Amino acid sequence: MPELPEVETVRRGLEPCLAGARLARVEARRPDLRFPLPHKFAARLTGARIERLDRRGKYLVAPLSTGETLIMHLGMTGRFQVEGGEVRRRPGAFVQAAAADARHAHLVFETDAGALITYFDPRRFGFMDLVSGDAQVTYPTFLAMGPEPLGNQFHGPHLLEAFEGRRQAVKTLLLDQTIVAGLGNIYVCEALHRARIAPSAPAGHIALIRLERLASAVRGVLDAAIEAGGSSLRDYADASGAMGYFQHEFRVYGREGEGCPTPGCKGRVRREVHSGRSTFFCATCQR
DNA sequence: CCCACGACCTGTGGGC
DNA sequence: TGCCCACAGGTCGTGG
Repeated sequence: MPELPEVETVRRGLEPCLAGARLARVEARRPDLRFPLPHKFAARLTGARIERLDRRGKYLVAPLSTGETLIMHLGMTGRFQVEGGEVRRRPGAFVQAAAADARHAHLVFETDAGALITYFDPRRFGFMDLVSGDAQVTYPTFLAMGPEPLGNQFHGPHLLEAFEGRRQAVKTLLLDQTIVAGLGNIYVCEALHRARIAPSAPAGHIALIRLERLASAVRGVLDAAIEAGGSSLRDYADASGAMGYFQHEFRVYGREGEGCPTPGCKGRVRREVHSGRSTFFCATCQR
């Protein structure tokens, strides 16, 4: 799924055609994604103006002129395709993603400017919600969520406090959205490698100086990934169909057996499966 | 509290 | 070429 950099890339791709636009037509082509769509979903959206397109962790958040807020999560395979309207594409940056399968075109949004935004999600792990008021300060999921990793509330001391007394593997806790928002399997592996911390290290035993390094590594890898337009794995593409290219800059993810990229390190990238999820790391330089 | 695992759902890639 | 299995970015719930 899209982790934070991919969701941010999608947000930036959708913002020009959604923010400030009025939804002239909304079509739900099935009653549910991961969960049932909100009651009268299409009717409540039709005619509303989208005031902004924000992001919180891996969620897209769209406050509406009706006083409600549209909340969207892309799950593992959710993506938007934009056609028509005032879609801007950077010259040379456009690579057509694999043709989207119409069977998985679950939602269609049409703006008053004529942009057609289609939500595809083959696995349907994505979901949408529509709630009253300012979700950023009322939606329970957001209230429980940890700080934005690119914001100024995320730093070594935050991790020290969040990890205090906890013996779970640091990798597990970094995936916990209530500790820090937006990280997923890929960027956790990449950040731990950059910080030279073993994924299995008991979180509560890591010294502050190493947690400072970890926080910096998280910011560094997310910044670089956003700069690259996110990562394109399998069928993921940004809102205009352009492919991100950060996957070519992964240092460990998907690189089992390759030499460790840390300068001077003679180790090899290993892959281990814990709780059904792959962890990629170098046992030589990550301690 | 911790942890492993299964469930949700579909597609794809690799091995044979 | 065809088949089958392992595996995939996330989250949630259960049971030990």
